[in-house]
Amino acid sequence: MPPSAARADTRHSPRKRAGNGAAPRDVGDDVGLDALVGHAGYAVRRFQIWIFQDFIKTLRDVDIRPTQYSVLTVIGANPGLSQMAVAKRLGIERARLVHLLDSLEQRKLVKRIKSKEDRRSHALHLTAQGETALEKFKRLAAEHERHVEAKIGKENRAQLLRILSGFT
Amino acid sequence: MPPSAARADTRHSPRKRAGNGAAPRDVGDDVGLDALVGHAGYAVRRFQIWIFQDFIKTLRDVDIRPTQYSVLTVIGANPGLSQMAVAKRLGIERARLVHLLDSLEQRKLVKRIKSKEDRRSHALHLTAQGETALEKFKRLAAEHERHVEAKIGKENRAQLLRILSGFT
DNA sequence: GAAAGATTGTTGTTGACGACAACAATTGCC
DNA sequence: GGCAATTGTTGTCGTCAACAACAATCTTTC
Repeated sequence: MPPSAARADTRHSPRKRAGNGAAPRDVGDDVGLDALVGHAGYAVRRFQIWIFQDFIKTLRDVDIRPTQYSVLTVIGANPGLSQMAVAKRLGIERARLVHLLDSLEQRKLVKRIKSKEDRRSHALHLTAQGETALEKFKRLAAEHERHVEAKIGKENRAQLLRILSGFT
Repeated sequence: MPPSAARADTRHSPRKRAGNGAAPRDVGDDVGLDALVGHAGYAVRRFQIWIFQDFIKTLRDVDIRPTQYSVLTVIGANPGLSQMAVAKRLGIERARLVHLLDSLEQRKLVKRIKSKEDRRSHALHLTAQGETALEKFKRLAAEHERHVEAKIGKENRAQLLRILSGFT
């Protein structure tokens, strides 16, 4: 990752060394991003890649990825939710949630209980093992969050959460 | 997307209606996120999904996705770059860039020129058609950026760019 | 109460994407 | 001159979003 490479380059005309066209220039890191700086999407994408990689690395021992963590957290806080409700709340495809739950159920962290009221749906619950495991996951996730603070600054992280609070 | 659903829920104990376990609760949208609020990664992920969807929608007529736009922009601003240099600068796999360039070259937007100096590498350039097309792409991308401003606020967007400037 | 329509979980496909591994051609190093 | 490294390419694997189709089950409507 290029944490602090050359930025602030908004020229529209090609740069030095444009010449004819048979000379590949890549020595050094003075490659301008042009219009890319100033695009929120680009910065957010790069940041998201970094943040996910750190999350995965920090929770490597317990083998939990961000999406799995979000599913477990929501079920833990709202026992009895249906799959559709979880999918809608987290903004993931219900088709994808099926596989996620298959995996989590195999690992004895979650159980699907057939509902008596609506026999189409399943009521989702954490197992006892899942409860204690989630506690550990949360501690590790908090550690990851401290990495984020160290990376962008405590105050900036708080500000970022405030700005994006409408998307959660 | 749940733009302004119930937030600020940091309880650790299960919520109302926990009961035994055969009742699926998903009526209404009072599903708490628990520890998920307070995780920058979750908010950033949701925001990134929104922002990419808007970008794709805004540039639908010209059929350009964010990654393609970033590649074209960097080549346009740095003619003659090698594939390796572009990949490194944008943080994408060089293997993936191959397919991206295949597509862009088929559409006559980019051309690979065999380098005389280093016969392993290609010097990347925009075609004349690619230059004019990129102009249009940039106008549409600017329109997308205004959507972002409308969504999170002009000042917040600027602040966000400032916070994440280290990742570009 | 029965038919028509909607919802839930499931399976499958498609395509974008990141991560790796292997390979031939070429370059740089010693 | 020979060996390691680099560049572009091809391929595989797993994650992920977006759809489409389906059976079982509600819900609505007549």
